Formats: sequence, C-alpha cells, structure tokens
Amino acid sequence: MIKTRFAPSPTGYLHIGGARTALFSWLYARKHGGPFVLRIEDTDLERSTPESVNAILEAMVWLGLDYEEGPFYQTQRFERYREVLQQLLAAGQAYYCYCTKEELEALRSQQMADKEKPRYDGRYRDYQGPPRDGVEPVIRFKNPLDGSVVLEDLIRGKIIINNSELDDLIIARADGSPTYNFCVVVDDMDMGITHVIRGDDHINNTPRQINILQALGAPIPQYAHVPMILGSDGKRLSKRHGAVGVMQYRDEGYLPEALLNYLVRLGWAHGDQEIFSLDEMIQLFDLTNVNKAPSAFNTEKLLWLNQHYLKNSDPVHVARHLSWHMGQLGIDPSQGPALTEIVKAFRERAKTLQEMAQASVFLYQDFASYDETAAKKHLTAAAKDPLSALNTALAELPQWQGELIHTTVQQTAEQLDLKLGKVAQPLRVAVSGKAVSPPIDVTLTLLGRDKTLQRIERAVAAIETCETR
RNA sequence: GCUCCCUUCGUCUAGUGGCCUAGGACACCGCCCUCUCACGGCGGUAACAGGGGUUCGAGUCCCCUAGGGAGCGCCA
Repeated sequence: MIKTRFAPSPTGYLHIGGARTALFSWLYARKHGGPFVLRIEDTDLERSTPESVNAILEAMVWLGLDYEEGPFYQTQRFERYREVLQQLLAAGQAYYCYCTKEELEALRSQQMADKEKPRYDGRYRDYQGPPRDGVEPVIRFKNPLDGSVVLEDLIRGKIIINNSELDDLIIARADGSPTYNFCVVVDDMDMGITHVIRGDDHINNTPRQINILQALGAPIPQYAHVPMILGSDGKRLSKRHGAVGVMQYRDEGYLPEALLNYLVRLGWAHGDQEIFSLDEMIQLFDLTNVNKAPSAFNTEKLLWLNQHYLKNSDPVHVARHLSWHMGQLGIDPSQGPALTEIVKAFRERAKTLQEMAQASVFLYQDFASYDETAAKKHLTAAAKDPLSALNTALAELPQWQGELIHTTVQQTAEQLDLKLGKVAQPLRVAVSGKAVSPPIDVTLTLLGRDKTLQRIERAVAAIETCETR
C-alpha cells in the first residue's frame, strides 16, 4: 500500500511551488490507489496563523486536491510527541543539553571563524551530572557518531551522507515543545507514510530524520525530493515575479485544470505530450522521471494552456468559473446574454477569464465613453451614412438572428460601395465602444436589437456633435 | 567556510551508447486566412556549460573545472 502526504506550514498562502509538490504527492497516491494525507505543520506558534491554514485549505479545494486523511494539526499532537520524547530519553537515544543560547552562539561563531561547518560539539552527550542551575535544558537526539546514511532518493538517486557531518539536533526546546524534524518523523511514522514527496530544500534534513526513524525502530519511507520552482529570471521565486500564491491565479482568471496541467509539466514530461487531463496525469505520472534541476516559471506557457482549456472545455463548465469573475466586476449576468454564449464568443480572443469578463462588460452595461483612438479612427463623418443605413436595415429585420444580421451588414456595404471594414468597424465601435469584439454578427446577436439600435443612434449623434464643433 | 544537490534552444522539456545533420511545446519572426482582435494553417531562427578520459562510436558512462542552488536555528 502506498500512502503520501502534503505537509505545509501555515505561515502564508499556498504558493506555486508548494502546489506542485502537493500535486505530485496527490498524483502518486491516486496512481497507486493509496490514501493522500494533509498535515498542517504548525509547531511554530509564532509564525503560524489560522488565516494561513484557511488559505491553504481553500487553495487545495480550488485545485481539486482532495485528501482521505486530515487535515492533521501538529499542535494537537503534542501529547504524542512528549511520549516519544520520553521513550527516546529512557532508551538513552536522546539526552538533556544544558547549553545556553549564548554558549551555542559563541561556539558557532568560533567554528565559522575557523572555517568549519558550524555544529553542536556534543558536550552534554554523555553528561551524567546534576541539572545545571538556571538553565532549562533542551533535548537532543543522539545521532550515530560514525557510519553513514544511504538515501535512495526516487528522483535524485543515491545520496550518501556521513554521520560525522551531522550533529545532535535539538528535538525539544527548553519550553518542552518539539521541533520540526522530530515532529515530522513521529508523524510520518504514526501515519504510516510510505512515500515522502517534498521540496529539495529538505534533502539535508533527510539523513537526520532517517536516523531518528531508525532509533525508533520505524520503517524508513521512500523519499522523493522535487526541485524548486524559480521565477522567470531563474532566481528564487518571489513577489516581484508576479503571482506566487495559488489563489492569485484564480483571481487573475486561470482555470484550475490549466494551472494543474502547467505544474505537472514543470519538471516532468511524458514524451511530447503537453495536454493532460486529470485522469491522464494520474495514469502517466511517475516520480522516476521527474527532473532533478529546478525549473523557471513561465507565464506565457500557462496563458497558452489556460486558453487551450477555455477553448476546449465544456462552455457550461467555463461559464461557472466566468460567473465568479463577472461578480468581481459587479456585473449581474442575468442582465444580458447567457454566460455560456459569452464563453463561446470570447474564448478565442481571451487568454484568461478576467480578460473575458472585462471584454464582455459592454453586453451587460452601457459604456461611459468610446475608446479614444477607436472613435477617432472609425466614428468619423464618413461613418455617418453607413451607420444610418444600418440603423434602418437592422430595424426592419424580421428576426434578430446571426445570419440575417451578417447579410444585412454585407449588403449595406455593397449598396454604399464600401469595403466591409468601412461598415463593420464603425458599427463595432458604436455598439461596443472599442475597436475589438467578436465577429460583428455575433456581437450584435448577443447585444440584442434594442440596445444595438440605441447605440447606433448614440454614435450617429456623437458624430454630429463633433461636426458642429 | 563546510556538506549536499543541479547544468540540452530565451523558457518548459524529449533523449536511458549508434534511430540525433538533437525532437516537441511556449515565446519570437515571416507568410496565408480575415469586418476588428483573435483562432487556425504553413514555414523559420534557436540548445547538448567547458575540458579531459572510456568506447569502433558519447547529449547519453567516468573524472576535473566553471557556474548556479540548498542546508549548516531552541524556523519549518
């Protein structure tokens, strides 16, 4: 049986790198039919916040990464950690250390000055004396002194670290609270995690964790360390690269399936395939061909994928997501065309739902003013006759229907001996306020006859006032 | 400083010793389509970090160099 977990610490929103790690972990569990666990690593009471917890849970829901177990909270497991701490102490595999922070600081700077790797020197490792007055001891793990830890990483391959490189790490603070590396070990053991899939910033922690696991007689899980995601400039991803939080991608108009598809292809590939449905990802994903090198985040490709999903998904599905964005703009979708029609009309010219929403606002609300350059170019004296002619012809149509509108516009152009563009563009600016919209017949169909005629008249009037000035 | 890790087009990647005169995708450029913007179609530019080995043969295996990253907390 295979069991994986995602274990974020709630010190902020779920960022894009964490999302990919979660995805890989989730895919691996799904692929093998095993459970996926969500565990919130909130032992750092200073930096953990309930808001962050909620933000992470919300992002998991939006991405559709569901879990069989959890969310577990480490802060609710302190009893258990204390128990294991006592066990280690009793077995002589851990010990109290009476070093003060100041002494450790001095030790560290001395070692740095000597160009050595800073580490605890083990001075209380075999201490048998009485407690030291005025010092609350920490508990340290008795790391093996010699030998080495061999880590068979599913992504990196074999990594060997000598125990002589490791020191006795603190597993409980002076106030008795357990520390990260210790909690992880106890949790992974208790929860029966078989595959630890996490960011490669944890590679250096792994040998210590394996040693503790071994001391506890627990089975050693398989490890897979995934490389980090960099910003577009190849530097560590940060706010200056734009969106780093998962929910920002929702806000900017991405579909979750597009983000997921993008993330799965970052560091992983299946031949030349670019598009993966969730089912395909589950079926084809494997840890063994995940890249070792970090990869740079590229918004252009994400945009392309997003539009791919806008164009190829069921319009009803896309419309549900679009609805949220219309709401963000204060638009009531019931005051205009059905959102599924908007999706069909706009998806070839919008890369995001946000763009789609913004571009279709004119179908729901009158616009305050014309786009300046569009009006200057198309709402000229020369446009007056075509617009007036269109006004008459469109008013007489027996039905408000795409094909009829199309031929009407075409015939109007022919009758006035004008190119189609000289008629359609002024009309487009008149009804939408801009020089860009879906094909003119589609645009008018969506707008409806009343608003169309109204706006044509308004445009003609605008041209006239310009002329008299 | 020490330890560990990484290195194919601008970017994401394919490549598991001969199928590689290195393939695909995004982006970019050109052409076509065209009522706008797009979509679409066709074509193009562009990479094995460097140096040594091993081998009949190396992007693929080994070593070194360079560059990049991570860790070295009573943070996670």
